[in-house]
Amino acid sequence: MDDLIGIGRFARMSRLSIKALRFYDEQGLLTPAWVDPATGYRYYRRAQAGPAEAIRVLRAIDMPVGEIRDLLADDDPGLTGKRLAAHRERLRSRLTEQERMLRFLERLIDRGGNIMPYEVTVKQSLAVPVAGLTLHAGPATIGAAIHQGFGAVVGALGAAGVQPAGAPFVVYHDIIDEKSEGDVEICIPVPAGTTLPDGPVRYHEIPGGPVASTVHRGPYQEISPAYHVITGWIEENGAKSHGAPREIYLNDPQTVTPDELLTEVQFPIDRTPA
Amino acid sequence: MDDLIGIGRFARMSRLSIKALRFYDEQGLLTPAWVDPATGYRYYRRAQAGPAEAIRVLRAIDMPVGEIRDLLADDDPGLTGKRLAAHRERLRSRLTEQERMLRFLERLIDRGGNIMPYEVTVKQSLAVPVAGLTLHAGPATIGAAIHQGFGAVVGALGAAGVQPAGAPFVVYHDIIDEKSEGDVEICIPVPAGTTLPDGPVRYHEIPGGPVASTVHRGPYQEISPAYHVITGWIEENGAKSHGAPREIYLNDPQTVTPDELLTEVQFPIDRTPA
DNA sequence: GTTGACTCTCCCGTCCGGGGAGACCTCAAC
DNA sequence: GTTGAGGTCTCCCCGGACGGGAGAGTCAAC
Repeated sequence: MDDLIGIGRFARMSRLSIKALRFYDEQGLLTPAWVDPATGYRYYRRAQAGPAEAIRVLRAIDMPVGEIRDLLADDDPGLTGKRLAAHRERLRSRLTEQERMLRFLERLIDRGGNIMPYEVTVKQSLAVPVAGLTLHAGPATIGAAIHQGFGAVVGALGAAGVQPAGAPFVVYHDIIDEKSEGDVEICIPVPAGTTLPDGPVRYHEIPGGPVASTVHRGPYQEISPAYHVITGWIEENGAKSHGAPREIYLNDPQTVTPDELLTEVQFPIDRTPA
Repeated sequence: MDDLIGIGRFARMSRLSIKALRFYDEQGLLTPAWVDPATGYRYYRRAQAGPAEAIRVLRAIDMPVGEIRDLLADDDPGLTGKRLAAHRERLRSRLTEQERMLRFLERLIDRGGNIMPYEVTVKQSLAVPVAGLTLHAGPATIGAAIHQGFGAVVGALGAAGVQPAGAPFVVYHDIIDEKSEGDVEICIPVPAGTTLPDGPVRYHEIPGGPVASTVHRGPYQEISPAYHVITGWIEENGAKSHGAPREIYLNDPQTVTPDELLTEVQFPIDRTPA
């Protein structure tokens, strides 16, 4: 059983680099069968080709070295399965990340590489009577909350026999970001003087006035640059924010792909800059 | 225009970390509008929020910092488009890599985490008469070459009115790996004494003898561990390789998913070990 | 003047090795 | 015994894009 193999030959056999073998030795992942105490030369056995191949395979699927060590150390198959499953979850989430990035980049290329294609304009918004529903939501729940909220408002309008009188929108009474929740109001314009039955959906009037506005094209999740462009514009132009911002949904996610969604973002301001 | 902003506030505005801003400064990617020469304090302008957001977006899709610098430096839109397209290709290849790894891991989990599920057996293979076609191929072309090769052999058999007499296989006369090409012979067993018309597909007999054998289950691209297990087994058992290895295709890629493909790998050996 | 928040530079760590320097070793040929 | 070729050792630096922290200096409000 003295089939000792120098590191170079073993590297060729296992298709691992010498550097990698030394590193795995240092990490306690694949220790040479014998190390000459005088020279420090590492010698491996043929029987170590199996573990070496396992390491190669697991590294090829990008499992961290420390986890490979743990996985090889205990030979409980159940535990092994758990570790592999954990790694699968990691790979899956990385895969969806990659997909998200690629989709985003493709949209970016579609619009000519224009990273922030936002033009800010000022307009006078008119006061608008709406059927409104106020909800409380955090960043994780906001999407579903708005969706359900519109369902509720549409339902209330239907029950009252009222026709919508304009594009639906949402008023953000609080800043909702990664770390804070707040109130949003789901609004659908209705004819002035409409009466609604008692309930959470209530008739009132959203005040008008000057607003800074821009239009975002694309999925809702990527709207945040639009907000930043507007707030930056407001600061640069010496205006002051003057009330809750709103998002007006210019087309319908049911009939249009996410890439084509148009959303107008409006910030009420105190005056019209020169 | 002295709207100078300290790094902390600018970091919150742009949602970039202070560390990142300092790094981008150092890399020439986003230089502060003014740096106090006495204290070294960095001060930014509101107008820099735009470039900062662009950087944030491009980093979010994992574009390298150096390329973002280049991309922001020249403002030729055509060049920008090219850079983005190049990055798209990178993201795409990473995506397919991730997919490959995930698929591989899922198959690995399916077979119970058994990384090298190969059992090597020794058997006496019988001499087999075949219709054979020899091709020359490299690692990149081997898959397509074998596929077309089988098409050619099947065609020749059909034209000659001969029925296949066993599972098709391939003999590897040379080692084909990342850096070397070689000859492979595409074989379909036929009844002894078959005569074939002149052409590249020729009748002859593959010799029998003792072989070390194992069965690979899964896509052809992942067969290499099977080879390593066999060659390792041969060395460990003191046998000697004695002729060209063969791959026998036990089922049909047309009727079975890649996960279920069964391929027997046989290495002729000189003698049957004890 | 004091305090507390802010900012600076510098260094180390991440993860998995690759590249190279300079010294040492092994094996075979002569 | 000697020589030479090639194999191997340890040690150090490098990448990418920052994060963490130390120790020192600064700013703004009271």
